[in-house]
Amino acid sequence: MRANKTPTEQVRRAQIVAAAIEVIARDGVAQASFKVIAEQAGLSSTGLISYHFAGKQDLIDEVGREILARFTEFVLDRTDGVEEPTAVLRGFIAANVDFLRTHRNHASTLVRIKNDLATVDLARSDQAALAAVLRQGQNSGVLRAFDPHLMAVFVLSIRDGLIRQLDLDPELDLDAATREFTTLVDLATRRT
Amino acid sequence: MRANKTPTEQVRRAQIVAAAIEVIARDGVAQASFKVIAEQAGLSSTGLISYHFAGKQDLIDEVGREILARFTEFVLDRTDGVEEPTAVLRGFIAANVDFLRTHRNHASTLVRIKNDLATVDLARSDQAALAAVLRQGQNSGVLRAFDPHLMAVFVLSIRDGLIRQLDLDPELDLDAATREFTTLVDLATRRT
Amino acid sequence: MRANKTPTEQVRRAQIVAAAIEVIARDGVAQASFKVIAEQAGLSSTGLISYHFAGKQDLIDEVGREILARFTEFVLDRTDGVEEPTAVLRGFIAANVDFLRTHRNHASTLVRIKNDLATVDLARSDQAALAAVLRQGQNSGVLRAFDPHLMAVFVLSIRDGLIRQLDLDPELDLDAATREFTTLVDLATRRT
Amino acid sequence: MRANKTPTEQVRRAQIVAAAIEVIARDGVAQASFKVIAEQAGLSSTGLISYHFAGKQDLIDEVGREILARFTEFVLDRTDGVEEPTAVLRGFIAANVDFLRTHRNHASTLVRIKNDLATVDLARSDQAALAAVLRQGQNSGVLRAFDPHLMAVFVLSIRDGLIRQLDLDPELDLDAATREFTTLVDLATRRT
DNA sequence: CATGAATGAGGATTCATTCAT
DNA sequence: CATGAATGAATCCTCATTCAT
Repeated sequence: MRANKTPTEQVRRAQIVAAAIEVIARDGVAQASFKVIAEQAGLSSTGLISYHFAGKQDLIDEVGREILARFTEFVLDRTDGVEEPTAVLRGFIAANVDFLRTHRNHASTLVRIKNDLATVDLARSDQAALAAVLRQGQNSGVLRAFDPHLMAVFVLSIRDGLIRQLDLDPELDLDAATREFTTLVDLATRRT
Repeated sequence: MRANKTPTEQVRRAQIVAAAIEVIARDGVAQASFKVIAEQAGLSSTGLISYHFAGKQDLIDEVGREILARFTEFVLDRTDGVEEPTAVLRGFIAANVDFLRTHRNHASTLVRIKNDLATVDLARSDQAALAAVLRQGQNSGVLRAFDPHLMAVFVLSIRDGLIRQLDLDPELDLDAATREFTTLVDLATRRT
Repeated sequence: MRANKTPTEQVRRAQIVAAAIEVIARDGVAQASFKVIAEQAGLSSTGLISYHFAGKQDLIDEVGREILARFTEFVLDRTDGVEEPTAVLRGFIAANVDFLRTHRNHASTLVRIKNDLATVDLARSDQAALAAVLRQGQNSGVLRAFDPHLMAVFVLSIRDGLIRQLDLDPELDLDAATREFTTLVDLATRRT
Repeated sequence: MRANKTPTEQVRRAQIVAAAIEVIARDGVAQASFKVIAEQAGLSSTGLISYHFAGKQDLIDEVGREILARFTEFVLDRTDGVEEPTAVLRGFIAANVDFLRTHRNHASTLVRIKNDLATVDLARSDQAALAAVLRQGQNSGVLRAFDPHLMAVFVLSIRDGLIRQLDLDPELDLDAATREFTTLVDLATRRT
């Protein structure tokens, strides 16, 4: 509709997105009706959601965009300045697991809506970024030869699987998981 | 209600389950209404689904049970008789990828409903079986020390991630993916 | 359909009617679906009910007929041979309350389906019989002048109200209720 | 949800309740589907009923509450200011019968839904109020000794029976019925 | 912008009934 | 006669969306 969003609009959208993340993490996508999201957000009407979003798909997409933005920002913060490729890789994994720890709802919601995202490109950008890191490691000679994109898919699949496993088993030892995860990627990628 | 199902009942349930698998693989869980499933199955009314299943959850669970049964059977067929642990592992991965190839709808539906299954135990039995294989490899000395259950979670996460990736990118080279997947697991698990 | 019922047919109908009485007394008319009644009767199919009854209304009517027949028979047994009008009246009330005691399900079901009976005449025959007794009492001079039919309606209303009250309050003292009921009718009808 | 209802909400609820009363009085509880009630109320869809009521039971309960409120108000208007217990009693009966006359649908609906009311307490409050009047009459010495609560049950049962009889026989002479009813209660309760 | 009432399509499920075996 | 599978209309209810205020 409108190209530019007013500040109020942005605040409202953010508020609704935050509520949606909570609800989806707690109850699942199927139960995340506008009614429940509005209640979670403390809104008095579901109409307000429809007013600020073009439709349910738009809201879901915004939720995905928001989570991926925070996720990316979080990971970049943790790996910024690191040069050595294997260190970047280890930092990447550690940052990913740390994000689950500190933003469990975001993480849980992300894997739950991945199938429903209209803009698949968002998810792909993740893969592309990691693939670039891997390729760089190969070029610098510390990583062995493999398909960087496929390896990125594998690594991110493990991360997502970890999030799902954490939903099933909240008692999971994340420190141990991080170590095993790091070791696995190290062994699987480094030049022997 | 009844402990034993009549043959007619079994056939109808199987027919409905098959239709549900098609629909979920094609349109997603959210779009898999009784109406669409009934049409896919060529049934005269949605009432027939309710007649044969206690509810939607019951149908979803049966779908999960059916897919996992076929999946397990398929993988066991391919790995039966193999003794050497690393060979079992390679066979396991190859069989898993082959299943995606030959039963893409089953695979796609499985990852889509995993979150919705009431009986999570089904999914867990997968993990337990693979963990047992890994533990055996450790005991026989060919695999290095790691947490077998966590490693099973990782391996199966990659498999599931591959299924999702295949939904996003149907042109994915599965042969190459199998090779990379096998190499990754080999490097990550074998004793150096 | 058929004019004459075979013995088997009669037995089946009676069995279904008995089950319906149990279900309606326990769960109410609204919950008395063919499915529940069939389960209560130990039948394997609701089709059997449809086979033996022209429709749900037919079943309800048969239930009403059956209960009223037993009720009438029960009351007549207890008042047979009594001549003196006030004694008949007292016996009538005592018999009615005794019926509640010994056939609570029948009684409860009767008041629950009264609104739904197609053949209202059944309920009316009750009123007519009691009105006749009252008229006889007036003719013999022991009862005062009043509209016999209205008085019959009143007395039977109290009886039905007692059944409903018993459903609400199972601890109700029926002996005390019988005494109060008898006294009320005595005072209200006898010639001063 | 909300503690206070908006005026619009109150109006709509009242409109739906009024329609439900009409439908139940005309067709019975079993036929009173949301569809029929919505048509009676001139609503565009049954969804509007669900929007304003938590469920069918909520609507039924509101119907009961509404009728009893009007009934109580009506009777209190007619007996207010009367002191002498027997006069109160006569006034109570007259007011009850007058209510049937002027609010036949309300009365008819009330007896039809009495079994279905979730909040039985509503019906009981009626009994308690009448029992209090009777007890007062006993204390002042004009009424004989009897169980006030049981007598209240009896009197209200007659009233309800009268409503049912009026449904069966619309030609019933209500004036005569009032006289007989009043006489009965007078004879049954006064000290001799 | 926000509200909440209204809309109507679509959801799963229950129902009495029919019918082939 | 009995069975149980099938039918399809009808049930209540939820949903995202619209709109007047």
